Amino acid sequence: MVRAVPDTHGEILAAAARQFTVTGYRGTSLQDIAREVGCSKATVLYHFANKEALLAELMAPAIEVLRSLDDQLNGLTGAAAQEVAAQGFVDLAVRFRQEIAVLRGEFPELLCQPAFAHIQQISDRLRDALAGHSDRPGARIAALVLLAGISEACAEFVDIPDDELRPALLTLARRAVEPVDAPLPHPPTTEDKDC
Amino acid sequence: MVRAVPDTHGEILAAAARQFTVTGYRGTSLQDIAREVGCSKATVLYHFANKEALLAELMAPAIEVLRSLDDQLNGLTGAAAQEVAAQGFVDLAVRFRQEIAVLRGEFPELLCQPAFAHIQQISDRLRDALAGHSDRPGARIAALVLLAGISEACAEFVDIPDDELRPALLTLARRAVEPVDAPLPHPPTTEDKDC
DNA sequence: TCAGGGTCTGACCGATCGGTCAGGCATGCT
DNA sequence: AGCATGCCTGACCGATCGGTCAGACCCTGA
Repeated sequence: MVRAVPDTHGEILAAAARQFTVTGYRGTSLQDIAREVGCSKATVLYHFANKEALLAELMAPAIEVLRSLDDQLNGLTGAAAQEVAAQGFVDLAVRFRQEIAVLRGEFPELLCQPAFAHIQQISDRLRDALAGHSDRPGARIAALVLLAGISEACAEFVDIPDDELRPALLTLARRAVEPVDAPLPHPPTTEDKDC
Repeated sequence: MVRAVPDTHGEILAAAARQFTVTGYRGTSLQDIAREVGCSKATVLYHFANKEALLAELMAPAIEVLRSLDDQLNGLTGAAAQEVAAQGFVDLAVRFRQEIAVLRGEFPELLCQPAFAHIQQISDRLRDALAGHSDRPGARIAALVLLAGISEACAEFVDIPDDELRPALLTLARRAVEPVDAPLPHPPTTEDKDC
């Protein structure tokens, strides 16, 4: 195990991920992160422009995958959209469990930051697809319950291996989602809310 | 509409509830609450010992109902426990939407406060009942997804009337929960986690 | 040998946080 | 009139926050 290059950048990133998971973004100070890494707070701010940039770099891979799922969903309707949305989101959630745990709870405030400007709309479209683009309250409610619940489950069940968690969630999603009979084209609704 | 007594206490409570819902407990300062009420920060701290006491009084009714549901669940097993848990929690979640929205996200940290010491164990038992006291990962996962998802849905769909939200959630819960075939007695497992 | 760039740090900044405290100001009882 | 009580406030406190900055340290290439 050669440790030629210290890779402080990566260590800060990893420490921040751990701390954010436990105490949340707001609840974790740059001092806390520096202490865990074993460097000064100034060093953290040398490697990252500010606290928000740290979070953005931490979430970047997950957001990229979410964005590609959104592309995949574009144009699909009805049951096909439901299946792709369910499968895609379960995969994503299981894979990026830690990132989801980081965002957990501070979602509403964090979404207001410019780095996460788009993911509210993406998750709205994802929810819409999972509801089969239906306007029925039952379908919309089921879709939200599923997305939120799956996120929470992935953040909480850190001890369950991916291969066990993924099929369980997918089965649940397929059972819980309201089936759509006739696939009718429907523009995705993006309900913006003031931030 | 006579306004003989100003009832500052109640106004502070109501303002705090609104602010906590939007910006979270941590994200809301006593100054923010005082500003909305139209009094000084010192007045807020005259009516409430500290910020935590304000939150505790805000959550008290919801916690009381949760506790009584826990009593109701005590001794029930199998499908009976599942049905009572589902119905009881949906009722509770719909009724105390705002309180749930307040807690949303800051759950893990807030549970460490003495005022909320017991509700982690209660929610563990509730989840266990909803899973039909089964050890199967699928059942445990489904129960968690449901509890977390229902909470989130209630916090988010503030515009949907109770009478519409409640049956939709209950139908979803019954469809999503894993049916238990043979009701077997099983002691509730309380998995404590370090805070 | 020296210059320069990358890395890191302690000291410091203004802002804001939750909370304390002495005192002002009504009201009502004696 | 005098006094006690309840309600409220401005001024202030120590702690902590995210962020800045000048300079120390080390390595490397000329």
